[in-house]
Amino acid sequence: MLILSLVEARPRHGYEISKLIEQRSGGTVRFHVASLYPLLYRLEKRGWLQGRWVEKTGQRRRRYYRLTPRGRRVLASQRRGWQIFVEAINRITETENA
Amino acid sequence: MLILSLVEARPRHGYEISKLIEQRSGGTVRFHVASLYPLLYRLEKRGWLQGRWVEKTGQRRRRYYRLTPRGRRVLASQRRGWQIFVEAINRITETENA
DNA sequence: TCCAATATGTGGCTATGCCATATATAGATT
DNA sequence: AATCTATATATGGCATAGCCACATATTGGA
Repeated sequence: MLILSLVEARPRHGYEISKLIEQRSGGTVRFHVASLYPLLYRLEKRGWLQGRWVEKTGQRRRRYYRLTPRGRRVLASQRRGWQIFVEAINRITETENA
Repeated sequence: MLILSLVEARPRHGYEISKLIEQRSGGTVRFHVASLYPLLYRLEKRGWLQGRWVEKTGQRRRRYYRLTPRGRRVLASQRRGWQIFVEAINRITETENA
């Protein structure tokens, strides 16, 4: 859901995604490279992301991932699922004044 | 955090905990026995829970777990961590109107 | 007699994140 | 010239931990 959300508005490359996750979470959530890249491959294999190599002079090659229509539907579903999950966890873990 | 929360107010046994998680989450969150019991042992080993066998006639023996002072502190910390985590995830996954 | 609910328990599989390490380029520092 | 940092992608192997399937035992209802 994190990755799909970040490439929702525009294509991004792996390194950019990992930096965004770290920045926006205030360092709370970190995605290590050894998790990130294999995950990107899985998402692409599932047809949720579409990757494209972009080469520019004076820059290392980057692989930009964009959200596929299928990925967009999955993301919407994941957002709903996340909401339901958080509410469920909160109901379970609420302090009981017993 | 789920388990520690559920034994916060009073001691409960494993089966009761698993049923409570399923009920309170509306079936969203399920803890299978093969996850639950090993987890209870881990929590007891860490000193967060204290288990006690209770035998009553006309009932199968049950192991009731209560929260230790150490477990209480851990639970408070986990609740804070969960809040911070959810906020971080929400910040990352917010829809961008770009 | 059979079935469902209650209650605890485990071997093995699988998914997945992380450690450590690797490769490669560019710019800044020493 | 050499070193360090940031950028950027990549992978082998390890550890954690949940789940499938199965097992054991008791009580009560159909």
